[in-house]
Amino acid sequence: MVEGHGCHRVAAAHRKKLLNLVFAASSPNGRFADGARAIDAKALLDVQVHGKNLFYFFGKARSSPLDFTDVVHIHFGMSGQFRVAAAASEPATKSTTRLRLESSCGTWVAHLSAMTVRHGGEKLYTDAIAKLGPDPLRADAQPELLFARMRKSRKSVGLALMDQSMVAGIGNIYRAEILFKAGVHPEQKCSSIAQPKAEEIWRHSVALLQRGFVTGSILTVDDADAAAMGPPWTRRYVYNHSSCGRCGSDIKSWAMANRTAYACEVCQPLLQLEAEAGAAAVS
DNA sequence: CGATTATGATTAA
DNA sequence: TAATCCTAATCGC
Repeated sequence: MVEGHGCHRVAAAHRKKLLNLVFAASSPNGRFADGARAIDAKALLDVQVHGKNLFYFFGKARSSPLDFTDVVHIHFGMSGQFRVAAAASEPATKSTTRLRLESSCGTWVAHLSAMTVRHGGEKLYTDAIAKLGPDPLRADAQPELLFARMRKSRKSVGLALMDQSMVAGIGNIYRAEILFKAGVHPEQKCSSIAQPKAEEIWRHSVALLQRGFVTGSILTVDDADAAAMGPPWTRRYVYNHSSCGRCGSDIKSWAMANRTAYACEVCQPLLQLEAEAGAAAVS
């Protein structure tokens, strides 16, 4: 659920079932009481996703999505949930259930547990998305923004892909697999990555996240490779592996800013810039 | 069955 | 750096 593809799946499911319905809203555990009161008896007019952030727009029933009056910003964190059930088979709320929605038609109930649940107006939305980089799963994504930020950054590309202000929606598994597919070492400095390689990283991001969106799980191995690999290592190339799914070499794993990074240093050699190599030789 | 870990990120110290 | 908030799978006992 946690990386961007899972958030887009939740949004797609909720759009299909819940859009334009009016809800009774409450906060079973009391931790979203004000927000629930604000959206009570309003209609869900739109759902937008940017990376791992969900935005639910509420307003007057039968009004345009642009005429929303309330926004609920949700970030699941590691293990949040926003589940819809038929009202007849509603599960019990939990101590973590911050929001309960019940459709006025009596058909659906939804329970939300999440790391972040905030209520506000349009500014909540615009401020939040202003801090996020392009989302490979959004049709309006502008990868040029990522490329420009990479050129300017002194960070490694492994840290950059996890930085939601550079690119939104990639998490630790996709970081490992995208960089593997691009043949780029996570410790490679952004500034040492040529434009065509940056574009390749973006293309892999789009393709892999789309595949995750369609299938509902993070599958990154090409069919041809999967046949050669054989079970059980047919889902990913390097993430949580001890040997490379393509060449069999040992996988190196280490911590990058408190998250475990993975790389096959045969398939993803760490390249030194000529300038750096020269400086190293001199010193 | 409790402890640990994980696909996350902000806030406080 | 540590604490915190979400859930579920896994592991050691």
